[in-house]
Amino acid sequence: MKMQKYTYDYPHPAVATDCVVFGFDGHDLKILLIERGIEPFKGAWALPGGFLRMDETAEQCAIRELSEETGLNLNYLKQLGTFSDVNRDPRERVISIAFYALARKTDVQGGDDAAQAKWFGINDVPRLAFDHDYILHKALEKIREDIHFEPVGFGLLDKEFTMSELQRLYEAILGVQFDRRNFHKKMLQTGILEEVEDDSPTFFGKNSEMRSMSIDALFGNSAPTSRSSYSSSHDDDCRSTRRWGTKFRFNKRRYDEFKEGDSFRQEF
Amino acid sequence: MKMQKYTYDYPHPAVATDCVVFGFDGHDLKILLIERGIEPFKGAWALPGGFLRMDETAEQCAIRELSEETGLNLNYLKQLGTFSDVNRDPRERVISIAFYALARKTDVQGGDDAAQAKWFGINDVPRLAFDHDYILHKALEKIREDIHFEPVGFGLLDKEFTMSELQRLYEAILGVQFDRRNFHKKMLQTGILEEVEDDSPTFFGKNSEMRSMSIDALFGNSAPTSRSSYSSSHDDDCRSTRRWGTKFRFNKRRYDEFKEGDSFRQEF
DNA sequence: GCAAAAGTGTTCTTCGTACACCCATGA
DNA sequence: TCATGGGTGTACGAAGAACACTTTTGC
Repeated sequence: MKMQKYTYDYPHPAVATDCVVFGFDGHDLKILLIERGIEPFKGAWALPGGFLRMDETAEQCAIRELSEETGLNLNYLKQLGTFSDVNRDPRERVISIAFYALARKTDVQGGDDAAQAKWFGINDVPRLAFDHDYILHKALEKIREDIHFEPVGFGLLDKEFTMSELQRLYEAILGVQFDRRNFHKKMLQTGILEEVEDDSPTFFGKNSEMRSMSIDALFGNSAPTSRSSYSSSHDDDCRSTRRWGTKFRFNKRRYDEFKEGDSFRQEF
Repeated sequence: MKMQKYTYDYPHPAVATDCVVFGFDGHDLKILLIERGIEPFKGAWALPGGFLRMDETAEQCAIRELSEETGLNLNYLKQLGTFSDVNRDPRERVISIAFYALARKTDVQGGDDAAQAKWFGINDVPRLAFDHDYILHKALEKIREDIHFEPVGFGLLDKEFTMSELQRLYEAILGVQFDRRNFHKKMLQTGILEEVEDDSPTFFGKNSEMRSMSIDALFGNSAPTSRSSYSSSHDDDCRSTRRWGTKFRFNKRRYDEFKEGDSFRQEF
């Protein structure tokens, strides 16, 4: 079967996809890399990706390769650009359609069994194979732009999250610090967040399955950060009376209203 | 030579580029289309574009095809996305890397000799071949976003332009109306415009070669607009004493300072 | 002279930003 | 009890939006 050849009247480049998978461990923005097992760049780290099949779109290809190489099943992919330098692959002419994707901790939990896949803090990324350094650079640029106008952040957090988690995420992505009160105010007045009412004592287990699991240590290779003492408390204590740790969730309906509405460019 | 064949172990899709060329006639946003001379979609209008050669990047390919098919030599191209639906081309699997480009009237003047190339008002675009309707739709979406943060508009006007021309361009692209005074003020306070001093009587011909040529009728197929009585005065009158029709130009240095500066997302 | 476009400033409102205190929790 | 993080409101300044009249030109 492998002996079959494919012949064309004109030369065709090979077409591949690559995917920059972002994650967030509560402190740092992470990306997922795989270690190459074959030449070229054997042993080097690279973005997950692979060659396009004839019966799938680029996005389907990226999703499939991601699943095969890292065990991650994601569906929020965003195209980021196509890279077509003539010599970007030493084997043959390969153009690569690049995406970025957002992984929740719960996604990671599901299938981080790919032995050669590893999370790296965004500041601890090694030299990558091919032009993947450049692709990563572009992905960072793009997510930093997108986050102002699209609900990028919510793809990286659990369905319910605290305002502080959201703020830390924004700070990690943008590399800046925000004033807590102003951040809180601005996020609320966009209207795309809704508060999760936690004080309703109706059913004892109402929101229990939605409560975020402990924040740290789900990303296996969390780079040593300055503050490693972040709350590793179990969640099964003190549920009923606290209005501490208010949780929010993304209100997709409201967001869609914004997007369709007159106000093009609603900013987050 | 044509008999030579190219053979691969795995199937390769064909790779093409397509280009959405925007123009502006003073009233309406235009795009440049070509009439297909061969099947498939023979006789239909389509975006200029063609197949990628093995020794050129996607951008180089788009520039080359544009020149070959329309006579236009442009260099501001912006990648807009790659379209990879499995059946987007009935001949074989073709993925297309799409760009948009900005044409000045002076660019058009240079080489609009391609018989089958024609400008269409953005509201008078016919049904296009392949998935080019969709690509055009995406290009419009993108330029409408980009114009707020990048000097898109200045690629569509002559080097020197009046504030009203700039405003009409923004209104044509965004499909909204602005208050003249607020638009003027906002544009100036971004700092990316510099006023062209027209009142200096030092050299009689100082700016004469830079004066924009008459505004209308350079785009051959200007759709009939509501107000067809737009100033078609020749420019060679009343030069010396008027402070009417103040011209501005884009200040690239200032713009670059913005981009590098702290203020990510400077808005226009 | 009349219609249409260009030029210009002020007011009000909205949004962004800077800033300080109290409470709850866990060590 | 102490250190840390979470929650909240106000005051000032900048930017955006609304708004009218005068001058010039072409007809």
